[in-house]
Amino acid sequence: MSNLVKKCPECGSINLFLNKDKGEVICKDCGLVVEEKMVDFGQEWREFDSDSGDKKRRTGAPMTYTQYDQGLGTEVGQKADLYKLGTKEKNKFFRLRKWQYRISTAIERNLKLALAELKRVSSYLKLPKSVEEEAARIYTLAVQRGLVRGRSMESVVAGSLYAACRRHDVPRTLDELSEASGIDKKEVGRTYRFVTRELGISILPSNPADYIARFASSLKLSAEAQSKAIEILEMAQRVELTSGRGPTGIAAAALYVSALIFGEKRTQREVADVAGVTEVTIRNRYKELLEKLGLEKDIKKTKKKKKD
DNA sequence: AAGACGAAAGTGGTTGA
DNA sequence: TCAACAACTTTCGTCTT
Repeated sequence: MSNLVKKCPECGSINLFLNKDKGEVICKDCGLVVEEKMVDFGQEWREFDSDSGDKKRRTGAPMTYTQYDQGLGTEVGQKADLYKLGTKEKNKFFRLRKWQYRISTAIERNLKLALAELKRVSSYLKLPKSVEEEAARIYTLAVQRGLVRGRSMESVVAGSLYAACRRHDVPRTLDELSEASGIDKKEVGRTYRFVTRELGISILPSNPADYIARFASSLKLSAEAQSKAIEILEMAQRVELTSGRGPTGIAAAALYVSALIFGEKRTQREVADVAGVTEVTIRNRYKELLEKLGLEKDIKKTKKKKKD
């Protein structure tokens, strides 16, 4: 992995921080998201590592849901494999072996197609492997329960991916999922809700803070402004400004305010675009933030400073 | 002229009878 | 199943820089 170390294009620092779950590489000095939505951390790192050969290549879990037969194929039931696995994995293997016999060929074909589509969308969004795996798991469950019937395969794939993103705190907006999958936004939302409900997947509302890093980076805001935005967010949460509102709108407003405070002015339009909300929403949130948190003085301060 | 602000009407989703 | 409701959007006119 050491070959991954790069310099920050913004400040030249090599003090980079890798957040595997979110698939982001962040510069610790200036806060720039050097590389976001990184692709795989598992088997696909050959580009970085070609000379060190085969032994490092296979580092993934012994089983993967992203292959339609869980990567087992004819190997199911070979006892040699089972020795290496814990009880949990063993149980999985036994269950899988059952499927192997029970599953109809129709479902297999469906899965094969769907997982190809899932990989396509996932790589388009540059989602980390862990999310892709989770999505594949969800989709597999959905197929088993017959939840795909009456819905397009693609929309269920999109819904599964969206759910997986939420569970891994690596939020992508419905818009992004919709664009990547070519499925209507409403449809993605609908199947997402349907699938999560039917499978009993707990859905905690996504945290606005999870969006900050990505938005701030697109807006090229400084690290200070970014952490100030998170601060504002925490304050807002304490006074109950956040419940019931769309997380992206809140994140956007927090960024807008902190940009003003640090004299790194961005227009409402710019912020609205990267956050995927309208200016009006930003204005409303922004107004609330100023009222309840008394941030006017901070903004005025920086205005005066500019005059000097 | 561009951006910020606010009002009014419309949309889609949630909720509770 | 339907109506009320809140959040968000769209549109448009006015004010500020």
